[in-house]
Amino acid sequence: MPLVLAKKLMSEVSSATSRSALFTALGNATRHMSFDHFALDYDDCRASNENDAFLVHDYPPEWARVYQSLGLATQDPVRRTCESSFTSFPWGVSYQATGAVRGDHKILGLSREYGIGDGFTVPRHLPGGVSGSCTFVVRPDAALPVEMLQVADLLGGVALASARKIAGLHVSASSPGLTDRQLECLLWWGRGKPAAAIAIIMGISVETVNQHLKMARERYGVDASQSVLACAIAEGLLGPGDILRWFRTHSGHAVTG
Amino acid sequence: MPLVLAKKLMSEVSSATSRSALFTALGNATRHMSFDHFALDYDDCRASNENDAFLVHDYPPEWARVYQSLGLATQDPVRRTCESSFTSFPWGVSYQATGAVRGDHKILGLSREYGIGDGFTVPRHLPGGVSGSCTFVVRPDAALPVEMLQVADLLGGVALASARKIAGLHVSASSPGLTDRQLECLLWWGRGKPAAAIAIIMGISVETVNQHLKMARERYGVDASQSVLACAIAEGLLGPGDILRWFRTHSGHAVTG
DNA sequence: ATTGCCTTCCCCAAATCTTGGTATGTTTTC
DNA sequence: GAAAACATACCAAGATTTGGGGAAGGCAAT
Repeated sequence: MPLVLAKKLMSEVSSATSRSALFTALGNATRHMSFDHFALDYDDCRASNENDAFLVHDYPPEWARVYQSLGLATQDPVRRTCESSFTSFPWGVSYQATGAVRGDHKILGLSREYGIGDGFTVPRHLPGGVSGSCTFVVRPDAALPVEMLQVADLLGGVALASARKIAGLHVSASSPGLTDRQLECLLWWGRGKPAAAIAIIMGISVETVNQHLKMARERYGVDASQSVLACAIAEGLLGPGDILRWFRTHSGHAVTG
Repeated sequence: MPLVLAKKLMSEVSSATSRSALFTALGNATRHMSFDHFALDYDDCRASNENDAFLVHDYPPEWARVYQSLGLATQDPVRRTCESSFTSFPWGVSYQATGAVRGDHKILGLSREYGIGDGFTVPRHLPGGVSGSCTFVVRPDAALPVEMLQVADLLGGVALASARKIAGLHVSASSPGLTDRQLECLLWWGRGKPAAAIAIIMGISVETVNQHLKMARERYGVDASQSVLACAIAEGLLGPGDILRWFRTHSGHAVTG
């Protein structure tokens, strides 16, 4: 494929501003790259409306139906590899990488019956529960177009960025957020410190600590601090490592991660 | 750049099995792509040893020192963009995308004094606190090699995968994990349900719920359930969305995310 | 068949959090 | 300059969690 064509396809995909436009652009790119089908899936747990997750694909309808109705997503080896891979990967490697599990071959065999052969998947994640993947597949009797995989990688990336933009158009950018002190209290609380200890650490009174936690709860409209903690992690206000690492360095206990 | 050279550089980077080999390969690639410096940073909060985070770069030593000693990482606009971008980006766009914040121009100006001009960053994340970035920069008087950016994108991706592999060689793959029931209790508890309510939901007695939570605490060696919750999220046992989404659908409250 | 693990149930005392208020001084913002 | 938001501090009753025990049945693996 000439380089100019690859660039044209990428700009086409990245300039899509609606699901249908993205569908068209991706379908076009898929054919140009000698793939037979594509599937793009985007999921943002932070988004607060019906656009939080979406899926555009041109898989055979029967396969999509079977996949969903059997709940195959939970045992899909490709999906599992997505969870732990920085880079795009041809499906073949996912069986070696994550170790084939019972049931994997069943999915593989089943998909072939529905016209899904080998595939190439581009996974992407963001901190706090945003994730997506863009997959290109060939028919059961065809081989992956090896010379196209790098283009597919780039294209999958921009397609996912595009999807995020499209979904994001409807997402309120405003996060309630927490004040510095609230977050600080929450962090220590998440580390298992009772309010009394937090008060000493932060050099303020116990009541103030409780007040900060109280305000944090009200901010999120929940009535348990543990929920605030989960929300704060989901929104990236706290990194999981802020808590996990602290245990490693400040406790004799295991917390074997 | 000829395509073969690009592939050769990528395979060189991806076959690195030590930090020093990665350093060499990346430096080599950087020069071939007409960049002047590179920096790769990898961070896995779940890893339990000294290899959980690493940084290889060939920035001017003075800049690295200034950056670290002033704690610029927390206010770096590039780093902020990394948190919210699926794709690689030239630094120029990060100021528009995230909105310039006071202090951004200060960092920008300061970096130029130390020989850091414009840059191009490839961000990558995985669920549960694993993240990395690979950056290529040019001197202050040079422009980004636009025709190289796609190669840089691919190369950054494989470099990060390589870094993960190198760090991962020393990471224990074993996670303590929680049993199904423990996880189920923890999930409802994270959603703010008191043990009494969880008992009704799960159809078991309150004592059993408390027992499950107790065992979960012991498993992680911590004495607060909120810490277990944080650990479980960090390890991907629970998705942030499991909690966040539940509030949206099952409470009249806001939880405006 | 024994061992280990998971699940289930029970009790109790102490520590802790949650909810409902009120209040003052500072900083930011309009 | 006034309003809003923030950080700080206090109190008290009631709900909840936590830590310390003990115990039984099912299930898988050695």
